[in-house]
Amino acid sequence: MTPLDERKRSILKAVVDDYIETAEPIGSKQLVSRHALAVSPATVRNEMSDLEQLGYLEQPHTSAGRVPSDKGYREYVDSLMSVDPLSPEEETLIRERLDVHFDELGEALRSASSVLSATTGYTSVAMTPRLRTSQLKQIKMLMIEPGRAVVVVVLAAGIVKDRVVRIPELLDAATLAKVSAAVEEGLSGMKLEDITLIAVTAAGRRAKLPEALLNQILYEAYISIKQADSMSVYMDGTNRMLGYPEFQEIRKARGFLDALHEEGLIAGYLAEDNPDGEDTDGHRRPYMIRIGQEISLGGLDGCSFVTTTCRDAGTLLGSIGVIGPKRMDYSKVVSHIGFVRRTLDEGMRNLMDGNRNTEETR
Amino acid sequence: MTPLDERKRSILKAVVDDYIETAEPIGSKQLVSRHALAVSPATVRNEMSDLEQLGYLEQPHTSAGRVPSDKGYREYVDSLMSVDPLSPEEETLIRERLDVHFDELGEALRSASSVLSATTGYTSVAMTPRLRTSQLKQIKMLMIEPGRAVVVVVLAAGIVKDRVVRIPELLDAATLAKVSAAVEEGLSGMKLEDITLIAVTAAGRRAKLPEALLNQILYEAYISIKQADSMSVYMDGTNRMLGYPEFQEIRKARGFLDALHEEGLIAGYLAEDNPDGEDTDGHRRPYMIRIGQEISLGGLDGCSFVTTTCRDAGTLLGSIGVIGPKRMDYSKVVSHIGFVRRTLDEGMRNLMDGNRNTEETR
DNA sequence: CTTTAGCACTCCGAGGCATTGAGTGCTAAC
DNA sequence: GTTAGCACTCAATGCCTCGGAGTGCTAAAG
Repeated sequence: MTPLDERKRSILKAVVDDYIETAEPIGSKQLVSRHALAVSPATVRNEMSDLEQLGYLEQPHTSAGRVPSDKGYREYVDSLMSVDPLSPEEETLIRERLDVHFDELGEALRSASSVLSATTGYTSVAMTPRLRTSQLKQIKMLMIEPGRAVVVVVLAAGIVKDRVVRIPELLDAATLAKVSAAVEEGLSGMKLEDITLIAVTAAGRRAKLPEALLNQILYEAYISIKQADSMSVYMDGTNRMLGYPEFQEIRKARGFLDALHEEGLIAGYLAEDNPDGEDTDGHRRPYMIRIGQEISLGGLDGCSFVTTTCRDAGTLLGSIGVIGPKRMDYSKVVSHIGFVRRTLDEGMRNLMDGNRNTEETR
Repeated sequence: MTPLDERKRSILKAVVDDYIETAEPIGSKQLVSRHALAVSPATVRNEMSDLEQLGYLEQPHTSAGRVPSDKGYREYVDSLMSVDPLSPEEETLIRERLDVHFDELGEALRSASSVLSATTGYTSVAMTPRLRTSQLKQIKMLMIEPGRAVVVVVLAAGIVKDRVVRIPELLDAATLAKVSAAVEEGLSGMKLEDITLIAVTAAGRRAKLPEALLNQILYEAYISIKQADSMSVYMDGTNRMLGYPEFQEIRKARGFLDALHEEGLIAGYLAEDNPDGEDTDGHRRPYMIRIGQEISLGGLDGCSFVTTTCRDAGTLLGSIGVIGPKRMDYSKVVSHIGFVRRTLDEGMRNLMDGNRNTEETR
């Protein structure tokens, strides 16, 4: 476990860089000429052979070039690659396409995902967080017609969800409003995770209605509140992936797309993003990178997954990520996802601040 | 343009049937043996040659079997295929998976799409209609926090849409409620297409507030109403298609998937479904089939598209469709889509009836 | 006049084979 | 420690052959 010497490091970096670009196994001769190295192919061969021994490179078959192993990529992203900041043009381009939809969390994340996918050329995902610890701010039940109502739940985080429900036919609008007000008064300010059916019932009972009528409404209110806690996943650029050589075989492509649509899989990975930006191997940075085997499941095994989270003063507001072939341009992805995250953070901070003070950051 | 004689018809049907099953060009000898025909291969060859002359079949190359042309498929769906009703088991299966979500139009259509895709094995789409002629029933503006509000729009068709908007910071909840009530009172009952910004402003002015404050709110209200008229498209089973031989080449697969995601393309086709079930060639049935060239655009040219619409007493409530290779099992698709449509219609009728009478069709 | 058997012809696709080229590991010289 | 030289490996490519499934045509049979 001695660290790699400088020359091995630079050769490994060169191999990964080239492989990222060409997707072809890299040979010693080619490497020397492309990078104008000061050593001969034979030397490079020896070094590459060492790197293979150490587990950083692999050979598809004897007498082919070398390809980075998962460990090789890991070393690359952890200590070899250079992450350049975006150019001002790129920054303004992204900002323009992003700051349209800052009024609603879901919209903001959706467009973040779309921008990320477009600018990196890979598949991108975004997810609203679970909001267990967020406070309920308002709950309104509006009559649509006899027997049906819409329940609107507003959370402190500024999230709004609605849901159409059945209610007893003989309930009129005024009564419903009274129940709605009672529930809101009783629950407003509570954390979602603390709201139980009992709490809802207790709050609603103040409206002084026959139990029979009440129960159904309160139950629906309860469900609506619980449902506001559900997360949504957005995805973009899924079929951009079909353009990359690693997905030329339809089987691979199918496996990848199926995995993406698999219920909860992506959400699971996004949710696991460590709050402290602690990486699997103990490194510490504002994003998390999973490579190949590290996302072991199903069709994603030829892929890597870069994720990060948006926060406002500690509370999680959303997760975004980019999925690409293991051979993705990590440097580009990291800089782009970082910038999108910061822009999003900023936009949301303004949004959230809007609550307390009037007109400031503008 | 003389109609095909009986033998030609049955041979054409046999060819299409076989090709649907095998995806391989059909030869004369094979056809005879598989269908135990009473004539010799040579006769079949002559007939097939005629059918090719007439444009119903084509040859990928000399000395290969025949493949149906678009015209051949057209004849097949128009007058050759037999559509068998679903078995009771299939019916109950579909019913079970369908009738969970009848409270909300979007949910119903989404699950219809999912069921259709699962049972047919092809890609399925569904779309909520444009609602220009639907009446506005309610519009409520609820304060979330200073500077932000949620607008909830309820249409007579039972559709609910919400939207988060910015409002002037110094507006308080009570005032907003007043404006909201004024707007609702002024516009309720109007058709969406008749609601103009002028109408909204006129309605809102009754709230007697300073113009400056009012204008922004009313504009947002107007936008929210207009937006309620937007349609949503649901899709399911898109990558099921990658399993079929016609999409083994990644280029085709990519083309197909890109076409599906192309903004408005599918929506356009779904919207074109003729209200009277009048088919392109004047036939009359409760569904519409487009074959190959008939959906000329982009990546869909190897595909067929079967669509139908759900209605309640004449008003359009949604469109559903199945997209598959031209070589799809039309009979199966037609029977499935028909049953789903009827089930959906029924569910919605109950939903709509819920408005007027109390508890009946159950 | 229709059907069919027979036959020559076409063409795709699979398998075999040699060739090429990029790459490797090893050894010996620098 | 580095590098030139060399023998070796292996995938990819092109070429050839061959078999099979299919066709169209012609002539005989029904």
